[in-house]
Amino acid sequence: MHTVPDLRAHGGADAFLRNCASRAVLDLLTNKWVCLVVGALRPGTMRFGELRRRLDGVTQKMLTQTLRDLERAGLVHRAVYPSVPPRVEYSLTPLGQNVAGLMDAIRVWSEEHIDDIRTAQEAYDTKAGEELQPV
Amino acid sequence: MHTVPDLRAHGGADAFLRNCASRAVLDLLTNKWVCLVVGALRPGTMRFGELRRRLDGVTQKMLTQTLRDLERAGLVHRAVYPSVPPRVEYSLTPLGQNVAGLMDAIRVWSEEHIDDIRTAQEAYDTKAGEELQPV
DNA sequence: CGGTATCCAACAGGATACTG
DNA sequence: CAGTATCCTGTTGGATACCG
Repeated sequence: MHTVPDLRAHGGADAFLRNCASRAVLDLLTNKWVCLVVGALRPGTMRFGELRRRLDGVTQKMLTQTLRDLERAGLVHRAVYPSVPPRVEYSLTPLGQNVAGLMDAIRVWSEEHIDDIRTAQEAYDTKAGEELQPV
Repeated sequence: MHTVPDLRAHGGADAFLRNCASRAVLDLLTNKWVCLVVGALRPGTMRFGELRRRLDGVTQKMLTQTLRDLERAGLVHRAVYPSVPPRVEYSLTPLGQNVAGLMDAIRVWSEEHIDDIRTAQEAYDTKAGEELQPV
């Protein structure tokens, strides 16, 4: 009763705390494939095969798993049309659209700052090697 | 010559492509601990021990590794004061501050949408169980 | 086409012990 | 205090095969 654990602006949620539910949400969002799937769906509905081709390097398993996680979290809607061959379309829910701006921003930031990062990494690696042989 | 691979606003970088360097940057940023470390450092400099206490549940190993990755990428500055006992202070570089708003936004979004996510997940799990026993 | 199931290698990441 | 080193386990994630 003596230590109310640091209530915040929103209902007491704090992702810095290990057992706070928001930590799990953060864990869901901070994922490469989640970011790319949401980014890909932002312009509109896509089929499974379209997504697989768009997300270069994704395996069927990872794409399925990512889409299930997002569907379960209510960020993505899955529509099945029982035609032959089967047709499955994925789209963002309102909640998914709500976070899509953020996901897109991260991807765009990554694309825009490649050179900054690479330059810094090369400098770091060079310096690490040099201080072993000062002369 | 017929298919220039979709140049974008910035210099042709496209995180949807497997071998694009921006994919690696995206991989660095989409990480729970990265998000929390950058968020923790946003208000100002912190010592290693302070960070460890702030990021509830982080192990020494993961925190060290995360800080090294961020330092190497040029997002975090590491200052060592050779006193006894040693004092090491971490702070955001300008580049780190540049991305910190984004990282913070993700964490805050996670904290603000816990209920939406949990409600959706419970509905999903309930529905999955029901369709095995319709009657 | 859009999955599911299975196997397996690799790596992430936790616990512990030790060091300048 | 701020690490590094080592060990070990669990999960990630790739490859492959099969199904409705």
